[in-house]
Amino acid sequence: MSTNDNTETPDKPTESVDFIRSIVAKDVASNKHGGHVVTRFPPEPNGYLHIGHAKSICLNFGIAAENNGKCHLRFDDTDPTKEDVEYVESIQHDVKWLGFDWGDNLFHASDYFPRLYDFAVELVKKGKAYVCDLSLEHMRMMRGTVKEPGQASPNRDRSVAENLDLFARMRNGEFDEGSKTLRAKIDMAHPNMLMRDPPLYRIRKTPHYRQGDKWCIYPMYDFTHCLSDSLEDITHSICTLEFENNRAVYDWVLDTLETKARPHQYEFARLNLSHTVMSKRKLLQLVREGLVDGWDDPRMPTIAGLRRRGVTPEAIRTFCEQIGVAKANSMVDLVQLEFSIRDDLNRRVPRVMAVLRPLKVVIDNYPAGDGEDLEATNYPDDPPKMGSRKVPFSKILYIEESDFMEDPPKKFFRLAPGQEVRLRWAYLITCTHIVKDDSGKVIEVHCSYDPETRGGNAPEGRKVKGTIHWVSAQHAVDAEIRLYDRLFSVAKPDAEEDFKKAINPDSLETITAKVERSLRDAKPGERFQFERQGYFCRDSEITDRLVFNRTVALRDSWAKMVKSGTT
RNA sequence: UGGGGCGUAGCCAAGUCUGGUAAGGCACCGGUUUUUGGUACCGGCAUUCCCAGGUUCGAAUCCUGGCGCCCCAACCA
Repeated sequence: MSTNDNTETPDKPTESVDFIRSIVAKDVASNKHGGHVVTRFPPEPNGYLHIGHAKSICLNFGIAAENNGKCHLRFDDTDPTKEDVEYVESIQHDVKWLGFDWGDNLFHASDYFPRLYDFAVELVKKGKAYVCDLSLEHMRMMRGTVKEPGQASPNRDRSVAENLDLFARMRNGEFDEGSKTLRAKIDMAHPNMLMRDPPLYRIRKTPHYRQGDKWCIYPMYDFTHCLSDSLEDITHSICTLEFENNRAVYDWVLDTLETKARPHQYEFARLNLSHTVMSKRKLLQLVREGLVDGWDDPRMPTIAGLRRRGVTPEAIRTFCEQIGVAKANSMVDLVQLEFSIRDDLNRRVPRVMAVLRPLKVVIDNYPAGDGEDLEATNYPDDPPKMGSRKVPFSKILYIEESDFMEDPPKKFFRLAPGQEVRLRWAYLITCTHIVKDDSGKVIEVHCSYDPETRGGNAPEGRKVKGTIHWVSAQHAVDAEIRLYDRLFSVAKPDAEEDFKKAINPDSLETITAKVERSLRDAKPGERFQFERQGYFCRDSEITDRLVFNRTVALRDSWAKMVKSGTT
């Protein structure tokens, strides 16, 4: 038997990585692309980023960082009818806020328009692209169906010279919108519909938010994306599953143009989260129809919404790591996100006391007057970490309505007639009697306190099972509290006939609470744990009064017991 | 017999190429600690991998045949 310490390599299980990281690792090991790794996050600036994008951002920037590579931020801005600077600004802000840095690598597909045009001319010269006169409807008719081959365009065999001339004139604005397109010449009978001579350029007499009216023809996704990747020396072009069919076009363009850099596309399953919607169209609808308060409504799955709600970038990043990257369509339960949020906030925010639904408590044997200041620890699990504060105590207090029951079940450890409870950081009190109003509602709870228990310390041998939070009535300040809950009451709003009918009517409840004095100085965006309630964040937009947003509630095993009837 | 993908626990997800006897996380259920019914910690939770055959000493992994779900017929990305 050896007495040596653990110098042998422990038999720890190897960290499993996702299939994309495996491919990247293999490529680095085999020195493909010279051992370099360059990825990119390519949003179209036509909407706000949401947590689904965060998954892609974490993947792309993460892989680059892990391999000493780079990740470009590239705006895929080739449709002037939908894009806007408002979106490019919000996207940059959100990516930065999430904690990622693209350095000098900020690009716009629209900056490649001249080079893309040259590539298109080259394709024409190779006899691999042609100008087509078919209308949108006509082209659709001739494309065939998934089971039947398509028909060739009457213009498919135009001469190179004529195509060159026509394409140049398209660029010069000589033709009407929709009257002509430049199409790849691939195979009208190809089983992959996307390979049936896909349009590469269309005429759009719309100014571009960045290029102004320099162009009246715009390249399409299938032509732009692969070439942009190649131009930027991207090594691994990572996108979502719905682009799997596009990979054939991606490869065709790069191979027939014989570009120097040869990136490859890999697809993973996009994030679906329960109890919310993620499509830009539906999100936009919620905003436009006033069903939510804007893109940054704390109920929205947008990065802006999560931020305003009080979620940290770290929580979003660990969430994205936890859910993994694979190819199976799946739906992640919202509780998984909530876990990541709590797990992060638990370790980093100070605890304070706030009474959401106040019930008056009178300590009959406590002297009237200004009371006294008591010491409260900001972070009980590691007191030195966040220090402590003074909280004022006096004869009249507020406690949570739910912390008192006149006729409690056996396992109710809070306040009840004759029952003793600890006031957090203060004293042990015992309920002596109660006062009701005409309707029979309890409006005042009278208690006696034990002066020997200052600070909440129970004397030797005395067991107090319950500890509740409180605020001093004369010192507490009013605050508006917004209690947010899931936006939809069903797990899959997308599966509903009308997703808007599935909106949770209780997704927002606004109340006025009594919060401890120290919260007067909370800064916009500052986060706290309201003890025994949840994590809250002072609203960053409304600052003329105290408004707190509930980020997420604490786990509540008492509520669980009540619900399951085990009390 | 259009093509391209996917199917492992209530939810994510390793493992599949290179058969050796089902990682991890969330949720859930017990227990310990606790001045938050929070946190932390400990333990439990798939005799079985969509189904049916086959190969093999041995199959989630290989073979054959089914079934189910997703994507593709925008001059969107």
